[in-house]
Amino acid sequence: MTENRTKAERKVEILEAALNIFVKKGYAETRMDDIVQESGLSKGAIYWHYKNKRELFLSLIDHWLDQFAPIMSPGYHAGKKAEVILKDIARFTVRIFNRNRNWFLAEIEFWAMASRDEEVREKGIALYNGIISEIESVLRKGIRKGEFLEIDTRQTALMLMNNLQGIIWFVLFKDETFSVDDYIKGSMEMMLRGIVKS
Amino acid sequence: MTENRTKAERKVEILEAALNIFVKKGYAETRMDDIVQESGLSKGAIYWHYKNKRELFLSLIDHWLDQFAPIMSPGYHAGKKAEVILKDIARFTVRIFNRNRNWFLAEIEFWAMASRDEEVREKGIALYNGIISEIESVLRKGIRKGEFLEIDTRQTALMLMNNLQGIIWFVLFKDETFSVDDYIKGSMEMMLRGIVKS
DNA sequence: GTTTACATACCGACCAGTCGGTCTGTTTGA
DNA sequence: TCAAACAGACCGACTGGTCGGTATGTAAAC
Repeated sequence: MTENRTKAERKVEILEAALNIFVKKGYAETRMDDIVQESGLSKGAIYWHYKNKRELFLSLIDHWLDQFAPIMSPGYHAGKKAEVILKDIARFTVRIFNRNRNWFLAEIEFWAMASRDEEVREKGIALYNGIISEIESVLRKGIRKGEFLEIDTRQTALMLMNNLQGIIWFVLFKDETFSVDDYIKGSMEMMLRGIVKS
Repeated sequence: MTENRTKAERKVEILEAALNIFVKKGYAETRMDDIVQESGLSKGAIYWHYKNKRELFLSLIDHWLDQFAPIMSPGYHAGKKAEVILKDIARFTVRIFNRNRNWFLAEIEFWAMASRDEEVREKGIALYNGIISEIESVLRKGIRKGEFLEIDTRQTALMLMNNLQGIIWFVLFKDETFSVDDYIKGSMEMMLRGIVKS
């Protein structure tokens, strides 16, 4: 056990140990004893801070979603052209990816859980709607300013978000025929060609 | 137990029972006894036809991948314009989706497994490369015929495939703000605007 | 009479969660 | 000021149910 910590710090410590195991093994294959080992604590300590395995992982998801919050902050992109903002969001996503590939691996597991667990799915929908509506508002701005064609904003937002999600395939398949940066840059440009007025 | 069947039929019967449970519960939460019940057979029968749980699910994946084979048959689209072929592939995917939403749910679980299981991942890569190279050959045809811009074919193929994969989100989130057909049609048109020479 | 295709009862490894206990502060009151 | 009383944080051996897999039986098919 590592020194004195506040309750909150200790809980995060456990979450981070759990995340390390979780991305490698997935929920079902993760043993509470694995987390015990990884954290350097004990069974009792883990169960002192979290009611059970499920609750620990729900907390883990929240902790993890928090990290994605910045992308959704409105005002963050104030004053820029809509096209530039979209490219910024893409760049931001790639940066998160490069810094923390593990999270993208965990994401697959997360969606798999979401397909079966109501509470997890709700968290997923919240994330999804947040990103979609953020992108939509950028699209609407672009249309208003005459930058963009009169496209269906929700449909287009979904398409753009989905393209960013596609980064997952790179992790899964270790595709090295080209870099993620290049892919995102290239595909964004291609899509924007269908969105921006020529 | 249902009548006399050939060995092959019985094996498929078991696979289909397994699939039904699998899409609802995922691999880890699926009990062999669930499959016993669903199939109306017995433990002995299941283990007579399949060595163990893992082998059953590897077979299930193969069975499932077979259904996607048609999309990858070259020559299937002979004589058409490249743009039309791409739209055909999209339509074909949507049709599969409408006929069998379960498969798309299972797909998420499949990718989650692929991220941890070497053998599953290899099957995934085979599927991925098959679709990608099929789409790529259509793109090359389009470029050759002067229909398309001089785009990076692999990058573009990945983008198009990924967009079709995006159908998964509709299943996951029960998004009914618009139909899958409309989404695929709309997004394909937008992307093609960035690919086709104007 | 031997193989195929099952059915049924059973085994035992495994693991989430429990619980009696400890150790280190912190508060109180004489 | 010191010791009694308590509380929060943590330890780890243990258990009880669960579930993949197996052993054994058996009826039809060949």
